[in-house]
Amino acid sequence: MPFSQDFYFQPTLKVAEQLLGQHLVYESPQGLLIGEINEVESYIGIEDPACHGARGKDLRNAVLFGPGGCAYIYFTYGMYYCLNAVTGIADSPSGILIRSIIPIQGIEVMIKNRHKGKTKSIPDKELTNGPGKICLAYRLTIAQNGLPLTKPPLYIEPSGKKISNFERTPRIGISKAIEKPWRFYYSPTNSCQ
DNA sequence: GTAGTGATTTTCT
DNA sequence: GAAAATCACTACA
Repeated sequence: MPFSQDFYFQPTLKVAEQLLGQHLVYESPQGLLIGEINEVESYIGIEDPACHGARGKDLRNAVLFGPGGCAYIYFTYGMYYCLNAVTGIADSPSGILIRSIIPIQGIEVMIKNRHKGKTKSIPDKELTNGPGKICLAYRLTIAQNGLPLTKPPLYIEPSGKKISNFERTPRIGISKAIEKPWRFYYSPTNSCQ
C-alpha cells in the first residue's frame, strides 16, 4: 500500500524525515523499478528563497503549488530532470527533492537506461545516487510531471524500515539559504561518502 | 585522489 | 543575456 495523501499533508520536514528508507516504486513500461530512498532535501514555501515557489507561481512550478502527494518533475541545467514529492496543502509551494536512492529491483533496466550514450560502465553504487541520475534510471521526464504519488504507476510505499541514524546537512547545489540544514541523509550500509 | 569545466535548454530579468 | 535544486569527463598533484 502506498502512502496516502494525508501523509504528505504533514509538515514538510517531518515528511522528509519519514521518507528516508522508504521505497520509490515505478511500474515502468520496461518493468518494475524499486529503490530505497536514502537522501532527500526539503524546499519549504515562499519563505524559502531556494524554493522554486518562492518567486511566485509560474508554468514550470505549477505542480509545486498544488496539494501534497504529487510528483513535481522539473528540467534543469539543460540536460537533467529532478524528482520531487509535493507536500502541504494547495497554494503552499513545498516539496521534497529525492536526491538519492539505492536500487532494489529492476537494476538491469536502470543500467540500460543510464548507459545510453555512454561508453564507460557505471558502478552499481553510482546508478541512482543523484537527482538527475534517478530520473535517467527511472526514465522520468516532464511527461510524468504532476502524477500522483499515492497510486500506480509511480508511488512511494513503506518499506517497514525505520531510519534513526541519519544526518542533517545544508542543501547542495543551491546558492540561496545555504545555511538551512534541510538535507537528510543516511549511509545505506557499510561504507563511505 | 581532488579540482576544474563543458554540455545544453528552459525560464526569467 | 544570465542563471539554473546536475553530471561526467579531463587535467593535474
